Amino acid sequence: MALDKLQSLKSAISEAIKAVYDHDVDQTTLVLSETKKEFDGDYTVVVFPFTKVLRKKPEEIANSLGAWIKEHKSDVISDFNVIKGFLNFSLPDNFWKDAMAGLKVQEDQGIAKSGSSKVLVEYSSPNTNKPLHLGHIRNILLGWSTHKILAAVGHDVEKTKVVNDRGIAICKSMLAWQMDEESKTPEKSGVKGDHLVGDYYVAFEKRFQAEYQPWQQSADGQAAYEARKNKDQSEAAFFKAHKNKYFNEKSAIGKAARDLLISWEQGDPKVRELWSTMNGWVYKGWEATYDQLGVSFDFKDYESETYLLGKDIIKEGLEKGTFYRQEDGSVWVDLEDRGLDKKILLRSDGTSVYITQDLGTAQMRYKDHGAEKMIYVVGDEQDYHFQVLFEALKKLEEPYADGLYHLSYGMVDLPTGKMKGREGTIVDADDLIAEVIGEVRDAAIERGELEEITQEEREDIYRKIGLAALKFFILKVNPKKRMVFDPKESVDMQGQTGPYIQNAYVRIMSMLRRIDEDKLGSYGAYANIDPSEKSLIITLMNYPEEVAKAAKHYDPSLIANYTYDLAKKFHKFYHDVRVLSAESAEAKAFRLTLCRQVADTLEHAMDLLGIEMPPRM
RNA sequence: GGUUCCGUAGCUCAGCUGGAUAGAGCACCGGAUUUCUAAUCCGGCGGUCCCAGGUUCGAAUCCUGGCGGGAUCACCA
Repeated sequence: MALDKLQSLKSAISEAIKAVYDHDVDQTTLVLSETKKEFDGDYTVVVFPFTKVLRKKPEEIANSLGAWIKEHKSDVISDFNVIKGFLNFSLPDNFWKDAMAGLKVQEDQGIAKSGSSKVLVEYSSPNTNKPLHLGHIRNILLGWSTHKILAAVGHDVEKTKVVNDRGIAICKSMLAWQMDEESKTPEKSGVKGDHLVGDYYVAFEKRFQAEYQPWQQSADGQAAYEARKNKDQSEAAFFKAHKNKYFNEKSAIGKAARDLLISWEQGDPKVRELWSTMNGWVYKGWEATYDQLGVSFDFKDYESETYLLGKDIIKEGLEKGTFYRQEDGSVWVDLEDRGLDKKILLRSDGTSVYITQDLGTAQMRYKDHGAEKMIYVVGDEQDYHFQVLFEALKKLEEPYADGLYHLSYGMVDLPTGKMKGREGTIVDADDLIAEVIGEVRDAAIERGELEEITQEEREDIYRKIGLAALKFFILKVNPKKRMVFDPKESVDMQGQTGPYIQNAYVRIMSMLRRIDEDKLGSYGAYANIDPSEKSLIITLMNYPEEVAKAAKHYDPSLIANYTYDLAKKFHKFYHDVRVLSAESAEAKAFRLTLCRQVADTLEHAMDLLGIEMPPRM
């Protein structure tokens, strides 16, 4: 196979070094890279590193090695040239034909099965008081793609999410619903369930502000402002920061919401019923969004069921002496030896904090699901939380502690800045998806294409193209980076976009539909392989390595950028050479075989991103 | 202030296990087809790779120190 072929070039180089200079080199340290297109040749080895040990000039080394290999290993290289310390090799036609044959027989596109662990990917863990927005989309796409990539390298992967279905937030929506005379339901109102509950959450905030704003001007409010610690703080900033305190201590509506939470915790049947009804609306709404995005989960944990977890692990930690109890009864872990702080794990009244249930959930996932590795797809504002969580589990010497990874990603900004609820700039997930598909539909109608197929088939293609545009736009950016999302650009279909890649695939499918792939014949006699063909083969050979890298770094953007590179090279090839009307039967067979491989690899890679390929467009 | 992430063309981003003249897309200008699907291709324009030191034959890439921006540092989640 292809790798062996490059291996033979590496061997030839090390043999040459031995023969000419009587020096042994470790072949694994030899790095062959694709020759830059401004220069002649296919692969390049940099000889600078040898100058020290061989004590010769780089040009001299390169020339003697090249000459030796050309003389003694004429089957491995067809020619070479030297520019400064760069030794460029041209490889013979047979190399390319063998390499392509090697690609074709490989299953799973030749991706090495490097992993075999049971891996859990947790992604999309939203609160039930709001519909999903653009930020969630980044999370969802990253989580889905990461799970696909890890599965591709052999891991046994399960997807999960934690549903934050309890707490004060949902109680706010519930209270607003109770206060609303209409008592809307998704059925009655025609509003999607998650949006309806979100609307009630907003309604609550409005009612709260209607109470809070006047209070700020009252004697009591002004007294609180006068008593502020930081005298530089403006009135607006003070009251913004004071909001939670007011909510908890003075607000009537705040008390009503908190009472609802207490009733919930006590298991009040009426409250529980409303709670589960409204959450049900949200779940149904979300499901529709997940379906649109083509993602799913193997199982879900509900915070209402897991929030009491973690007490056992705290107990273990106390017994082992890893954690300690303060006089007031609260439990802490000291991570100062690991560059972090002391962190509370259990309140003095014995109730959980956020991290308590995360400790418990991790342990549960290990015990109940056998998870050896757990990937948490969560925004980078929680970097510190996960550092603490992981270090605490390491300190406890939990067996899965080394397999924990926080796939941290940056916030999505708009060209105008941050998304802000109050300013109404939050990009809703459902709206965005519909908009992107609508744009594709409009563009297609304008072009007057796809008129020969059914309405249903057309809609399916619009959906695939629209989602490809959206998903690719988000996934091509390195997750760690905060990214700017321009809604206009996200529906672009030209250039570095999902549709550009789909177009390469569609072009190939269009050709393959016209021929019988089983009757292609041999390309054994094909000679004078075109540079555009070579560059495609090289790129295809790199695919398994690229997937391995993406898996290692948990980074789908590497795959996205790879697909673009491959598609770009294909479009160039398509332009430079004729395929169906090639100059010879061998050339035609060779090119069609190559096209098939490109299509398969593109489809496979895009699938890793959660992007579907349309048969035509 | 401590910690951490980011800083590459007007804009959005690649490249970062050190290698040749730093690449794409968008935008702008100009060309190619009377199609194996132009959702394509080719050319032009556009850069103190945030700054300063250091390591090296060689630094966008590694190290140190700055500067700028984000996040975080709750008995909130």
